[in-house]
Amino acid sequence: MAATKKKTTTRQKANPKKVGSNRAVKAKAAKKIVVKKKTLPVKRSAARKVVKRPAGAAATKRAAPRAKAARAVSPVVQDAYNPQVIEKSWQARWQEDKLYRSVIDHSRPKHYALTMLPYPSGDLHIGHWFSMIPPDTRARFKRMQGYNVLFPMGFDAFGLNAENAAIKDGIHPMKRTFQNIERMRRQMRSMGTMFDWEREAVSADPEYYKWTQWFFIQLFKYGLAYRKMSAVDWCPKDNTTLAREQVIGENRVCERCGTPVIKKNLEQWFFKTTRYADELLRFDEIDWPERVRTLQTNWIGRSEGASVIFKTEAGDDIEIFTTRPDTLWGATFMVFSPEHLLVDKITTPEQKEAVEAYKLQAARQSDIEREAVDKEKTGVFTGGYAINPVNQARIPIWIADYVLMSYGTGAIMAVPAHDERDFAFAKKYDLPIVEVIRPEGQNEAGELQVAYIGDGVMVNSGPFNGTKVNTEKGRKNPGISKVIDWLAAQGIGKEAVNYRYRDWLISRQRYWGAPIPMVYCEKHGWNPVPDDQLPVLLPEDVEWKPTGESPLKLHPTWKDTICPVCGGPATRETDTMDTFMCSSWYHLRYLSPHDDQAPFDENEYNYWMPVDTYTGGIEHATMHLLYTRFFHKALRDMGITEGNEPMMQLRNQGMVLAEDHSKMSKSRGNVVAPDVLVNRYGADTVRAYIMFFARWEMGGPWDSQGIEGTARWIRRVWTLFTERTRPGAASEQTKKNLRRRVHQTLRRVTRDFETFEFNTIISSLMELLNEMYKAREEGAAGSPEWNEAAEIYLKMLAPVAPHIAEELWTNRLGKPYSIHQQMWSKVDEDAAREDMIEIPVQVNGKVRDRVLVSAEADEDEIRTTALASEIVRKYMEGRQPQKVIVAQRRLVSVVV
RNA sequence: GGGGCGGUGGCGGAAUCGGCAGACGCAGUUGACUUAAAAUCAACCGGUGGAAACACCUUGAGGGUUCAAGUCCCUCUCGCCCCACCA
Repeated sequence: MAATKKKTTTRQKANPKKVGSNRAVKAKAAKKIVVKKKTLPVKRSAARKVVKRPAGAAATKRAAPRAKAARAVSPVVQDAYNPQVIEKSWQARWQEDKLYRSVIDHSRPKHYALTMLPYPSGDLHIGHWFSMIPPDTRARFKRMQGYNVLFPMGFDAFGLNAENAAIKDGIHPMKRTFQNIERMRRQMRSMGTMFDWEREAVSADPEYYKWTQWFFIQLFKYGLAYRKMSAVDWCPKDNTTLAREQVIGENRVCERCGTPVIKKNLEQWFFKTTRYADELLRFDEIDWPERVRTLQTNWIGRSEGASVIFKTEAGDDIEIFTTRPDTLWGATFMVFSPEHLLVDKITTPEQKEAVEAYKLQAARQSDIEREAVDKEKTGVFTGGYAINPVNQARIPIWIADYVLMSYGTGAIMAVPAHDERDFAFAKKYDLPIVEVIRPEGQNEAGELQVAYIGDGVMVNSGPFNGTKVNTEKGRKNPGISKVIDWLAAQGIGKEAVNYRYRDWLISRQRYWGAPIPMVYCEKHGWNPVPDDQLPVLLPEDVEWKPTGESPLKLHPTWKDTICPVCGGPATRETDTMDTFMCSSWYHLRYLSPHDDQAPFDENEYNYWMPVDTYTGGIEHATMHLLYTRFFHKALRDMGITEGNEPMMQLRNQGMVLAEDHSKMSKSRGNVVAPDVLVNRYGADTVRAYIMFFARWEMGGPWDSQGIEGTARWIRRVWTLFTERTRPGAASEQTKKNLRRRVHQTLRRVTRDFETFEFNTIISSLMELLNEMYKAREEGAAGSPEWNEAAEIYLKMLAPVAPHIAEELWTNRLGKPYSIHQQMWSKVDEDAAREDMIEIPVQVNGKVRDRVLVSAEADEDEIRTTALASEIVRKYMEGRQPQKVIVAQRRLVSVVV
């Protein structure tokens, strides 16, 4: 009884081909594990015996233990569940066998499952697991359904964090980033995902960013990349732009010298995303969450109206956009944004001092401060006047910070009678208010107390007096429509659509990004770096000085180059690209990450694209998810990609919160470290708990105690499949019930995988396990029904807990390796059908009894049975039923 | 100010087509096993009343539709998220 018995948990590698690599050697070492047997309780000991590997499993065989490995593992009860051993060994085996390699296979339907790639911050946290594991289980499920699945992973490796850290401690961002990536890769491998690492792409790798640069050049050649002036934060003492992070405190001072930061117009590179604004508003081809569609729609912020040209007294055009051209006759003044280009020209000498002071003050405020709703409006008169083109009225021009340079044209016509903001401004500065829309039926208006926004009839509006207008925008409003036609006929305005959406600012005055591959020559202006000179490599010999300047600018020689047109001296662009540029096309790089002839291989594209399922956080709704759609559409128009959308289905996971419902963050010290959990429980348990503890699409607070339940379940799975029980003589009913539960569960689990409802997959599997324990108690073990149940159970478990499922399938049940190459079982609907159903019976809306009827019973039969119930009759108190409703064989409702 | 999501036991959550509310788990209580603990196993576990049978109440609040509402409609309320002087 107490005899020590040795065994290995897995096989020895039969094929020595790959033994040369470090990984293979390490994996082999991990495989040689001896498990000792200790005294066992009498009852169970008889049952425990290792199931021998069938002769047919050629790739594996039992191996003699080695002394070293025997010492490495403390003696444990034989066959106790030991995830640390089986997980490492199966991971090594799968890797050696290239089990998760995805190659084009036209005989199978493809499924491209993509999950947002992480930034290599250092350590994998529980949020990464939450975003990666459920999609991994689903990708595995799809694969078992017969799809050829591509499920790649990579790193969004450029970015500010590594550079800021470098300024602090001098460690080169490249070194830090690639070290972090190596660590995260190791951590990711412990998760047991089916990532195809041969397709890994790292955006900071020159073989990757060569193509990011190439795409920039294509966009430039196609006219979608351009330079323009843009207001950025600027430190006047250090003469440098500052990143948002470098501007600190409410006073907005430079983090280094404490000087107040101002806005300054600088030339920057932009992408013309706005050209696609209308198309980006269409979602009819894609299955994306309503929430994301709404966020994108609001972000793009389309509004219809008119563009009208006012004139300064000196004759300069002032273009404005308005959604209310019907109120043009009520424009009594104009307001410019303080940054408007005409401000200096129109300002009179008497007003110059006040205007300059106001501009300085406005420049120091953040957008957020400037846009605060309840802030009282301020402004300054410029001394200049404009001519209203509809009635030639001479109206004063003010500047005020409530007019934003970044929206519309940076200048508005102010109609105080019909706009709340203009009204407040006019009241404060005693400017005239002229009513031009009057509620219908009202003859004489007194002094307006508030701006009037509703329906009405145009008054004081020259040729349009008496025209009815409502509150509809654009052409849908007949009044506005007429005015627009008239403006166009007069040549002073036209119909116009304006967007909140702005062109994408690409330039970053930073080192750790893909250099913008452009060259400036005095004679020939801006030209792209020729293709054969790509990539424009980041120089490694740079210094980390806390100057706020990009090391690329400070590098003595890097920026010196020759003009691609004339061969004369020229200068490189020293700005790098926004990292969202890198992530706009990473799904394409996965197709052929090492291709040095093209950004992606055409055959791979034709087979795998578009992405079938995209998963990630909703925080990217108006950034990455919009950029990547723009990018795809632009490439489509250039003939590089096909189809209108890159990602057909999108699903967003929620956020994992700390146990006290607060956000997890390093500074709070409440981050859950998955490595510790994996060491303690094994990856399979952590995977299952990740799926179980909250609704995936909602997220929720972490509960460190809750994982015990999932751990218990996994151990019970292990016990059920490793304990040998005498075949019993279960009744036909027991066996039939077992089959029914198995197929009902299979139906449910299949559906839940399809619909991303991962938590109920686990609860269904827990329930079925409980049923199987009961059935075994009743003697079902060893029957064909039992064997079918075991097989289907492990297959359903396989996507969730791939290691234990493989161990039990291959090594314990002796079924053909690998469970991950098995086909998903089909639901036997006949088996899943109930033969007797219990139907609750309500009397006057309250459930009073439950009656048992045959599943084939028709309505009459159910009704008769229900009314025959003693209890039901008692509650009817002798009255005749007014109405008896038999609802879908699910319930009987008696009304008396 | 606008838009969105949500509120179900002590906790996470289930109820997928308007049809038995509280599946599955955590925590808790009791018992078995143990020198003991852990692990495991068995039972209980929304509230009120009751010895019990059982009755009544219960899905943020109020109202409505319906034989029947967590689910549909209206009003309100609380929490979270996004946008926000958008001309």
